[in-house]
Amino acid sequence: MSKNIYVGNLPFSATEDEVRSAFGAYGEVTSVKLIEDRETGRPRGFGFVEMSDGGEQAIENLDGQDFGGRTLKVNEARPRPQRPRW
DNA sequence: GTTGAGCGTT
Repeated sequence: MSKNIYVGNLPFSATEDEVRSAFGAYGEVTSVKLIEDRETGRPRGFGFVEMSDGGEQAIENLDGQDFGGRTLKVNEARPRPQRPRW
């Protein structure tokens, strides 16, 4: 099974590697993506984690936990809107 | 400081 996870309220100082190791404690992390503003390059303070398993446990254990000085908000990601190809 | 971006495409 796999799960796509939203991670919000991240400290701007957080890095993909830190997020990966945090989630990696509960399952296999497939990919980590921290979102930043495409036009300004400014961090948006949230990201996404894909896990092949253990995703629900990671959500339970990491949601509301302190991470780098901020209280994490973790839940299953919403479906991403499809943008027109051309 | 809160729900992606990228790629000539599924």
